[in-house]
Amino acid sequence: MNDEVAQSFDELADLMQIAGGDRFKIVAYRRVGDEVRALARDLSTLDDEDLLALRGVGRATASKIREVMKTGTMAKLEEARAAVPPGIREMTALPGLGPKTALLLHHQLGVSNLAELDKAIKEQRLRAIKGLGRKTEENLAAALRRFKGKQERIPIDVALSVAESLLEELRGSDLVSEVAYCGSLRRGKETIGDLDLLATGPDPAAIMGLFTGLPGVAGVPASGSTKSTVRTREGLQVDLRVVAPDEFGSALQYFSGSKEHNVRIREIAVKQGYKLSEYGLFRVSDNLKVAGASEEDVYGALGMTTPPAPMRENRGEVELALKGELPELIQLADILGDLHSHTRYSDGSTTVREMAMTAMGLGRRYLAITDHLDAWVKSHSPDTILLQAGEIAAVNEEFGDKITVLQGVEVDIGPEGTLALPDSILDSVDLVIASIHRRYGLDPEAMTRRVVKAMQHPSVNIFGHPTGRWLGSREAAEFDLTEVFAAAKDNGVVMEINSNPARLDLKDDHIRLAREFGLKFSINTDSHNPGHLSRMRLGVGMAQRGWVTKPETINALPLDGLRHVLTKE
DNA sequence: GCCGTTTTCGGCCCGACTGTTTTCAGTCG
Repeated sequence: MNDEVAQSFDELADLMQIAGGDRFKIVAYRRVGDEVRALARDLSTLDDEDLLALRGVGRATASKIREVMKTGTMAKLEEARAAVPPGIREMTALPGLGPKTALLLHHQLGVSNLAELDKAIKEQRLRAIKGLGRKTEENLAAALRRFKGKQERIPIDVALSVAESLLEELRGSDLVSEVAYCGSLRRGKETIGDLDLLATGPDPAAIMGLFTGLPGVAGVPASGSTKSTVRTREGLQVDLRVVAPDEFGSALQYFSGSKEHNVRIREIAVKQGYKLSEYGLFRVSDNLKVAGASEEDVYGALGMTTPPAPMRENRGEVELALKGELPELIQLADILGDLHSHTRYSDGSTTVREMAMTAMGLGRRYLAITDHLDAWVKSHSPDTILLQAGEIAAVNEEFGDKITVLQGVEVDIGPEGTLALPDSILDSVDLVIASIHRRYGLDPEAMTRRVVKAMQHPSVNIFGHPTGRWLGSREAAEFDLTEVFAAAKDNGVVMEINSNPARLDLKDDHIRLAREFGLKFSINTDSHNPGHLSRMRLGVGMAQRGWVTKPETINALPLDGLRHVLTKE
């Protein structure tokens, strides 16, 4: 429902922009779309008062939201649709082609969708239009070719590795004194569109030359004296900006926050008599620069504490920063153990001992082995659990002073909400993760009943990868999150934040809703081989996006404290 | 269309790059 409403407002804004509507109304509608999309609760659970409390939602918008929920559309949107030929909007999805040009093409050439645009380009009809030219035609042709290929966002782990190797190459040069990645990657989003890099050094032009000439660069769509865009061989777009050293902080601020966060911060600056840009914070009265070298200086001069990058989405962090009440987010260094991993006993690749040694090397003080010991992965004899217990005991004997291996299971939640292992086994292990692995497609009510029932089982400690989403291939399962979170609270069940880059589940908005219910979290890697154990930082990043603190994280507890939580007393 | 420690009316963020122009509009982030 929320998505449907958000999309209606997005479309309304797009269509009004094409038709040349009031630009402030357009901005207002876009904000509503963003706000609704970020909402963790379903709109249908909100009364009028809740609705009006949403930022950017007034009387007129509230009634439009109700209209969409009731009828699936709104009169204003239908009006806009009638005014703009279908297909024009899809044209503006093409990078480099905005509403003005789309409309121009429509009026001049009768082009009203991407297919017709393609034809017009091939016939070289664009270059004849006043205001366009040969180059524009070529650029749009290239954009169209790329558009037909892939336009997917890159998973965060892939983007991180590309970014880190680029940073390494740039750092290796004398030309570069400082370089960092920012943008959605720094904010820890699960997928990244473009990579944003920021550098400083004595000779900006030379840095640009270095950057556009890096071996992994396949093309250079734009290159100026302080800003360049390249396309890597993998098809990833990378932007690099170069600023002076005393601008690095304001530039980092500028390129790290989401657009919404930055607009908010700049509005606050204006109200206080300042102007904020990537070059610094300036007092309007005399153009005096008051901050710029560090992010803390910039936020500090505005009377704010500095929100950690993953919080900078304009989801309420600005208000907290103004009051100096930002939460202290969980950090990777706070994590003492990992509570979800697999070995050869099920679908993992290696032994308990090897997993323990790698975890130890990463500084973990405990590791739970949570194999699927039910029949759906492999068939097991009843004493498999004892065999594994023996192996774990031996590893603990060997490494016990450095790391403690716990024995757990990841048990499948059947369609009816029953667990796929007998109570005798569930009782005998240190911890139980209950997860759904099949039959995601039940209707929401059945799904909710299924999950609630599983959480009522007294042995269940953690709800594993709760929504079951698989980025790029499977949507989150539909169930009533508020009901499930309430049941988790009643039954002492902890929510997993799964670090697998294809899952990152729970996700940020759901985490924030879970926190409202007072739930605790376990940030786990769900490792199937030793290499997976270092994914923890991805899960921590998602936790930070959900504003999770250390006291809310059970695997930041020392072993004693953790054991106490696992006994559910 | 929303919103208020300068406002209930009059504002609403900022700058780089490109292409096509002779000073700027369009697009993007």
